[in-house]
Amino acid sequence: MAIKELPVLRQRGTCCALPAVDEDWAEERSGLLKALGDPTRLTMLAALWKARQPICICDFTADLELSQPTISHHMSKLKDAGLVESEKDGIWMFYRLRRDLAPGTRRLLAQLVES
Amino acid sequence: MAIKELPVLRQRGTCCALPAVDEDWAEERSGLLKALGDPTRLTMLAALWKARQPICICDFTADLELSQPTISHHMSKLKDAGLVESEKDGIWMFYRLRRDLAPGTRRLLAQLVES
DNA sequence: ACAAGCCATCGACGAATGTCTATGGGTCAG
DNA sequence: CTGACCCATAGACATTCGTCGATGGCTTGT
Repeated sequence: MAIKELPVLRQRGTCCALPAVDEDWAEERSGLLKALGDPTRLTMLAALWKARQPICICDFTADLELSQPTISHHMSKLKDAGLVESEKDGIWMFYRLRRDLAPGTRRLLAQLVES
Repeated sequence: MAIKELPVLRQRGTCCALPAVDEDWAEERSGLLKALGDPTRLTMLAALWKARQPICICDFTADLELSQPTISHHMSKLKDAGLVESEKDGIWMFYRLRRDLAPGTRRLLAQLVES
């Protein structure tokens, strides 16, 4: 009892060759991009990039028109994403770009800020 | 009735000089990054980047473990972000990287995919 | 010691996001 | 014409996100 073959055409996933994309790479990279996918956070990171030195978070609170907890919250996300590091000085909290950023990440940020 | 001056120190926004960041730039760029801030969309975009030719969306539906409407939804977001363009061929819908991407955006994607 | 300022955390709340099922319009082989 | 397949849209739903006000711990000038 020969079974009739299904038609080869018009089946799912038979059109093109799909280039392989590493799953872990996508997971990790999309996390970084998500951290930067907010105007406030992107502004903060760009400022830190340009400053090339630690910046007091109180300046962001003064400049950006958002409440202090919101600024703190956004900065926490940048920290969780591994982009910035912090240091306390008296009553002030200073943030700066992480000095041990992976070279690929650093190049990505350079390209981003100058785009 | 002379009013006592407030102390100058310990006020908001008096610590550092905050580098200026263009507001429109942040708004536009963060939109792009948000579009790429999802593992599925980043995978799709990386595949399109590597393929250097149109890919049928049915291939994504077959490869990624998500429903067909979800894949379609993600691709729409990439299109709304101005990253991809589409072309219909018979019953298939082909997507490709936009050919008129801004050079800065193209360099950013190159740096991203190779990071 | 006290008051004032900086900051992170908590709890709350509306908006946005990612996912699914259901549906319907297009296209083509038989 | 009919059935099968591709695809986008609509509606629903749980989760995440961005924002705020309230609170409390530090630090410091007086």
